[in-house]
Amino acid sequence: MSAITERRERERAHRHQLIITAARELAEAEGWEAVTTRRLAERVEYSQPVLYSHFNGKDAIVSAVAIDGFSELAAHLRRARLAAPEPGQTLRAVCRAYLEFATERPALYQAMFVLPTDLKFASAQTPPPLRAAFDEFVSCFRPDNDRRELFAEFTWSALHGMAVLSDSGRIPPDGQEERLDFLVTQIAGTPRG
Amino acid sequence: MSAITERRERERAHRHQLIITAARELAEAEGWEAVTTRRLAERVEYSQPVLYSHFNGKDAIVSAVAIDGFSELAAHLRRARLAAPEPGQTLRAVCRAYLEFATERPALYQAMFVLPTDLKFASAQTPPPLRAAFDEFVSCFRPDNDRRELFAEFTWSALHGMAVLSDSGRIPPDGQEERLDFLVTQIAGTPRG
DNA sequence: CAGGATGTCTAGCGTTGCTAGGATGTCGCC
DNA sequence: GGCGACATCCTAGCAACGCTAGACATCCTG
Repeated sequence: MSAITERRERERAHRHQLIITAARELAEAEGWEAVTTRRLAERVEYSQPVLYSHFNGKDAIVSAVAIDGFSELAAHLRRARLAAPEPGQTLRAVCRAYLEFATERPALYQAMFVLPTDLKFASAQTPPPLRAAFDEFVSCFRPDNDRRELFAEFTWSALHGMAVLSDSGRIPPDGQEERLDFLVTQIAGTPRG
Repeated sequence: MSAITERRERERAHRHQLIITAARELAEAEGWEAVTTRRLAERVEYSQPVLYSHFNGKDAIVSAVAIDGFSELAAHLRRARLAAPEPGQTLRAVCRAYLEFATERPALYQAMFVLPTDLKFASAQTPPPLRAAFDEFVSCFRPDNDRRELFAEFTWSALHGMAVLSDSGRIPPDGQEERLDFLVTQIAGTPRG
């Protein structure tokens, strides 16, 4: 492979990421309904069809944003977990970090969990970043707990429900801290929790 | 008011409901992305503009379906609660009924909780059926529990998270019963739960 | 029976996601 | 260096979307 085609592939990869970040910024600024292929193309200063030379369609772009989001979420949770003052506080710290993430980046969170997406979950093709984020929850529980996965699934589900119902105003958003406290004390009171 | 205009209003109300049920059936059969104003108009055997003489727009139709759904959900939960064999089993029965509802009517559930909607929640204009459904959860806890609302909000959040993550395949759907059991035993172990 | 209000439809606007086909530019080969 | 082959990109357009203006028909009222 010549150096020229190498440069081209570099540029192409760069543009690939440019599209993803542009979509994300646009969504975070004006919501996903404002992210149209035309506006996105204009933003990256190319015509519409180049988007389709990088992605199979709009859904694929959203999925790419979501995968980036999973990486960030995993890192965010990991940071919170390691920064927890004492072992008994890790679960609370990670849960709080999760809700923080959801409320501070609502559009990104939507791409990851609400919008229709091409991603395959709970299968062999599960994106590693998603698995990494999930494992942060698993790590909150003691290794000798043979139901760690169940604990993590449940915790995640509860947090997701709280995040999305609160974001859409279906439960009062200001009660979030109280509900978080409830969740953590419930689970902490469990053997090997 | 003349008898004629009365008949007209009756017919109009009938058609109003016809639109709602048609939208719901179409969504349940082929998903909400298949519910377009054109197909809906064709289905009720009127032209498109009549839809707009009944509703402010497509979102308003979805909202109307959602409100019907809340009524059904409230009735469904109520039935389960009253049919519970003993007081200690009511929470489990209601939670199971909730998950049943979500998995058996996924499109209806989406209209109620996922799709963009005109509805105002947690405010004075909260639709009574939604409040009724929520109250079914509250009724699962003892009246002397001064944190019943919190308990109910949390339970609902957890169930919603489980329902939606399972439906989208983000957590394994076959672990649902186990997670339900986990939720119920966690909360039941609480004082005045 | 005429006049006006009511109800409904045809037709079309602007926007959406997506794609075909031509124009432009770049590369490797003789 | 010139030329065919190839890759890249854009203009233009398609079908379908939500929604609406304005014409047509229909029916009640005076």
